[in-house]
Amino acid sequence: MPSAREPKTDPKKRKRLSSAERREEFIAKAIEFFAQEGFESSTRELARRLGVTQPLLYRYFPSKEDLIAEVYKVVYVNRWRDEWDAMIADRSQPIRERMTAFYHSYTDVVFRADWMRIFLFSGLKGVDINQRYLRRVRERILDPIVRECRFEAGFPDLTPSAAEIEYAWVLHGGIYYYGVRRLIYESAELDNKSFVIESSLDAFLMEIAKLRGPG
Amino acid sequence: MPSAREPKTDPKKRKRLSSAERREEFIAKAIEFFAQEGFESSTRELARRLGVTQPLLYRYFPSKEDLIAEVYKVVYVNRWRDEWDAMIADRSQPIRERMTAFYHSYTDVVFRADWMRIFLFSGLKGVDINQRYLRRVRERILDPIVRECRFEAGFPDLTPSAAEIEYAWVLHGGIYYYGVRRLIYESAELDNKSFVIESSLDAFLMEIAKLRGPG
DNA sequence: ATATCTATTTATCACTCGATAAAGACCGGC
DNA sequence: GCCGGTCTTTATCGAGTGATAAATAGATAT
Repeated sequence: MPSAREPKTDPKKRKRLSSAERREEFIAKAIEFFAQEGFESSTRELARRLGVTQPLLYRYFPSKEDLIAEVYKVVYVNRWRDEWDAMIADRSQPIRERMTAFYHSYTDVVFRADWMRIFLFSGLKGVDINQRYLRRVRERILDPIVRECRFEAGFPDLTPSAAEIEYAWVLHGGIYYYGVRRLIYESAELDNKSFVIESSLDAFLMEIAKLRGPG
Repeated sequence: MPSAREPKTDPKKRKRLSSAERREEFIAKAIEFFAQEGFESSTRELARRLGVTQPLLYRYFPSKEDLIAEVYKVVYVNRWRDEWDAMIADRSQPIRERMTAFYHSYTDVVFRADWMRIFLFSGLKGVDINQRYLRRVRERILDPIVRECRFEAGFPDLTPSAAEIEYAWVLHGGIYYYGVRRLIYESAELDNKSFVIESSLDAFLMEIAKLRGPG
């Protein structure tokens, strides 16, 4: 079927590509499926939605567990954008602008039903991938943000304090929870991501400035 | 067994109580069990942990679904504290004090692994109980809080705006997400609930004051 | 002590699950 | 045309699922 659709190329490559594409098709559908139904749902139902029989899945993945591992990998690893580092570190812009731009980009990625539901499902299953992900958020987002705030405030020591990191987590959590309310519980008051980002940022920057002011 | 432990009472009452107690024992263990393992886990494993056989569960609950409904009821309905209304409404105290006290009490209830995990599990299963719960939070917590803030600021009209409610959600979400990080992902930096509550409140009150200031 | 009623267990059904093996279908090269 | 290899399906296994009916144990009342 795919060879009929596609223009002719090197036979070997075409075949391999077709196989790889089918595999990717399976993974893509698995993401959608498991995000909707949870990881305890059956491979038979997934196969049904793919329009293939269930044993075919085992031609591409040794076990259901391996398929799920692929799902994690694509959602968590492949959707992470390396340019976020640069966005936060770009000192030609004030930190507020950088954070605004970053959180718009970040929420474009994570404010998606499949991302959020898979994150929640895997977190409840106790998969270590969640803790690894949060560590990554801490190290590559929150930590740099606090350091840039310190830099902009003229501090010689950029090392974040535990309190500053906790402020950053409250900021991050407030924004994230807005996504949860919208995409999981469908109960957000405002359909306005920008408003939430801007006001959360306001609050964070005020808090973190106050931390320095009186002390 | 229970009759041996207990002092003698009216036989009929004792018997009924014993039966009711066993039922409650089942529900209590079911909360713990489903919170840990998810609602897709088997009734056989639950029975094993209770030290009884699996068909006995069906003497007390017509189906697994009914047992789960009982779990929801106990966790969501029975743990809600009616005194929260009065805590928020008590105008003999400044709103900041009231909110601090309320959020300490509220997090005492919801910052528990069983509560959080069952909330997340049921939310992912699309059970309407989550949306009902969030509506209740909105109506009996956030709405009153914003109204009290308006009252304290001397506003004649206490009706909350959508923006104010969204601020309140960000506050609530930031605090809640701290609980999630601690109890679900076990990755909170500070083991200090008070700090998170106080600083989140600071941020919220500053934001909501700013909303009135320039406008 | 025995009959009665309830709590509990044993045995089992029909179904679904993940996974495997074997048979069939399809496509390229010759 | 046929042949060899890959993709896909059919058939099936063993284990586990929610649920039910019948058998048993254990207490209560007389």
